[in-house]
Amino acid sequence: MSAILEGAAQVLEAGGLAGFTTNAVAERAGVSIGTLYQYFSDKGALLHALAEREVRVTIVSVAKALRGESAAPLEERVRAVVRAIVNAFHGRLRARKAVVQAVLAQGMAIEMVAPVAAFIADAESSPQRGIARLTREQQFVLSRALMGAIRAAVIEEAPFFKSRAFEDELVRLVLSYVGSVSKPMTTKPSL
Amino acid sequence: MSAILEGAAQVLEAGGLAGFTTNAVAERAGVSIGTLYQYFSDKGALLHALAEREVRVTIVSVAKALRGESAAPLEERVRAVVRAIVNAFHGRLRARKAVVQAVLAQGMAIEMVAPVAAFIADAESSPQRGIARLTREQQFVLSRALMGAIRAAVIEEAPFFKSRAFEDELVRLVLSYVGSVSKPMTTKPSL
Amino acid sequence: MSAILEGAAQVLEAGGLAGFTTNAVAERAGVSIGTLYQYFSDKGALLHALAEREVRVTIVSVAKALRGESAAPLEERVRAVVRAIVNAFHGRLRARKAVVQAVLAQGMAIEMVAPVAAFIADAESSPQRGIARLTREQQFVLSRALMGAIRAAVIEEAPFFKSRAFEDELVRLVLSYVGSVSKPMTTKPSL
Amino acid sequence: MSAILEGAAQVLEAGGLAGFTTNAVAERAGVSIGTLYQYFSDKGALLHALAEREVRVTIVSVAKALRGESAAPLEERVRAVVRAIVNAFHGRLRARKAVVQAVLAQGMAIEMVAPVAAFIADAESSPQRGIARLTREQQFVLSRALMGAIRAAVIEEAPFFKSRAFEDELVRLVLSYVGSVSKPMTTKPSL
DNA sequence: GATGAATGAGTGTTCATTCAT
DNA sequence: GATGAATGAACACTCATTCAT
Repeated sequence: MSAILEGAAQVLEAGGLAGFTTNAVAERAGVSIGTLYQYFSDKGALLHALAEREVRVTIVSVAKALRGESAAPLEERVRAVVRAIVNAFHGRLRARKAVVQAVLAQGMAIEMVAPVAAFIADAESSPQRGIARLTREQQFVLSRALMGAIRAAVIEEAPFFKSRAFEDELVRLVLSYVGSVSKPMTTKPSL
Repeated sequence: MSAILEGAAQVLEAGGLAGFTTNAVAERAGVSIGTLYQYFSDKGALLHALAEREVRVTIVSVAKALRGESAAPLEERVRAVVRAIVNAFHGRLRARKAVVQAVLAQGMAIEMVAPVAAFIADAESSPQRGIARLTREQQFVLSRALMGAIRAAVIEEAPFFKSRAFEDELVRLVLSYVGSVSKPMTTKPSL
Repeated sequence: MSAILEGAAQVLEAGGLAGFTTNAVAERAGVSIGTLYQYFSDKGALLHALAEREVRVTIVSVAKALRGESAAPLEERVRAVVRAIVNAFHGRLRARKAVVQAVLAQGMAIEMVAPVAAFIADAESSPQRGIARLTREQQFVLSRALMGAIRAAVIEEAPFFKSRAFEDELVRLVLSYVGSVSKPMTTKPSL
Repeated sequence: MSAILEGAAQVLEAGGLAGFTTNAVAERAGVSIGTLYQYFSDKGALLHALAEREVRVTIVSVAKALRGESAAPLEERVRAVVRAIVNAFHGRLRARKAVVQAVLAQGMAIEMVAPVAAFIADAESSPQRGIARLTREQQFVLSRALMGAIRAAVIEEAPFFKSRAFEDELVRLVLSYVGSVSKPMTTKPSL
């Protein structure tokens, strides 16, 4: 089963969504097409499982990063999270890209992106440390903005993806937004 | 030719990416499949042209919004831009969603999203008004973060998509980030 | 289209229902599989059309037989009908058998058999000539009994299928039943 | 083994021929697919055995009906037989229908229908009671006509299947035919 | 330039059957 | 004798694309 998932990841890595056929996956995984269908009811189910696996990796590494910095100041913690996400996307760039695209091409975007986003948003808005709890809209905007910037860098294959400058700006994005929420804006956004 | 594009948009709106077949587009457009291929070498070319058309709409409406507020304070101008983009996505939600997904499913993401993003980033960082010019990374992060949040709202069909609260947060995202760039951060982001 | 139907008949003739695949039919008909699907939405539709064609042949020949004997005494007319049906099944025995089985294997038995049966029952119960109109149940029993006997002879490949003796008994079956309806039974069937 | 047959009957009842897969039967029967193949060499063998079982039920109930009425007048005995057959088909209608279709879809029609038919024909033509022995063709026509009418009622799901009127007509079919054999026809059928 | 019938490679999926445990 | 994971040939069906008219 994990052999099939691994095969799926490799096929995705090699040929993108276009080459992602159940037969190709089975062959790459070294199992018969029948076996593949004994474990995954559907091509969609396979894609779903693959995405879930990738998402889990990200969540786990973010959680680990946070655990290691639980006592650090806000900026340190944000940076740890940002770095964890960026690194999670680092490893198999093409496969990641394909999974992201595949997930989006289906209707499963919500369920897949949501966990990571929720995790981040939640972690950021912990009431401790004087940060105001974020509203639903704020959680949404913050998490999707951060993920959107990273996702774009992956898909557009930005040359500065692993640069410090890029990481800095992601951190700035989060910090400035969170900071703006706790303090009233110069001009009130919703007059 | 524009009849074909309009047909394509309608098919996309009606059946999503799955129902988007060249035959369906030709039928909806009221031309033969042969004629379609006389104007578009490829299914991909059709999709590309469709995406280009949609992007152009967005750019135009953003430009118009800026022109109308050229003398207004920063916040007003940002809000105008945000509102223009959100509205551009508003009209044919399903079609938009499909175009976004389709564009991503291909490798054409960069060329398509880039123009809008560049436009926004550029408009924001105009040296007038005391705002520091944004670095390449800052332009990237800001534009992709904003687009990412809006795109996510479209794809996830967020219920608050057209709400004032959501708009406010998008505005806050941009303003707080831009503000943070001009003033030094509490803790320097790039030590 | 008729080439495809002819191919379908030949495939059915050659390999029975088991060998009746859409690909085999297309190949035998000398068209591509795509073309087949341009004319028949479904494997079932193809089978249905084939059955319809065969049924039409039977109906036409029965009608012709009746027209030729419209002034003859009852027995002559019954014999003409019986002979027409038997002959209709005679031509391509195996194909017929296969069609019959195929039709039965699907749920389309009713629509297919019904026309022939109705035609026979109707012809038999014409009020002229002193024959009482048959009730719904009587029409059903008479037509299905006759068809059942013929069908069985086809499927079981009865050696006497084209014999005069067999024809005689089919005629007897119809005449004795029709005769029994007009005269009260010795012992009343439904006391 | 009988558990498997029972499972097979249930699967057939539930899903018709389409859902009749060896795996489904094994599961329903509560045995592994391997065990099923230890008892039945083939899917065909399973179907064959199932049909045989169903046929046996019919034969047994017909025999029982005849035994109980051995001294009764002809009509009573015919009615008893007809009722026995109709009732045999009554119980598990869908399963019956499927078995009938399945059996026909294979080439096993003869062996399966023959026993019942032979039994009936034989019972009817017993020389006792002044009924002339039926010829081979007459046995064939009478038994297949009766079975054909009942079979059609099952497959076409005739609403009057369990009605007295239908039973009456079946009885009439048999009696009028048998009566016609002993007495010369008005016009000789085989001139 | 327009047409649309024809194409056929390719896809997802099923299911009877095997055999090592 | 029982198991059930694995097999893979086979199938129905789709759809981008071509080209003779």
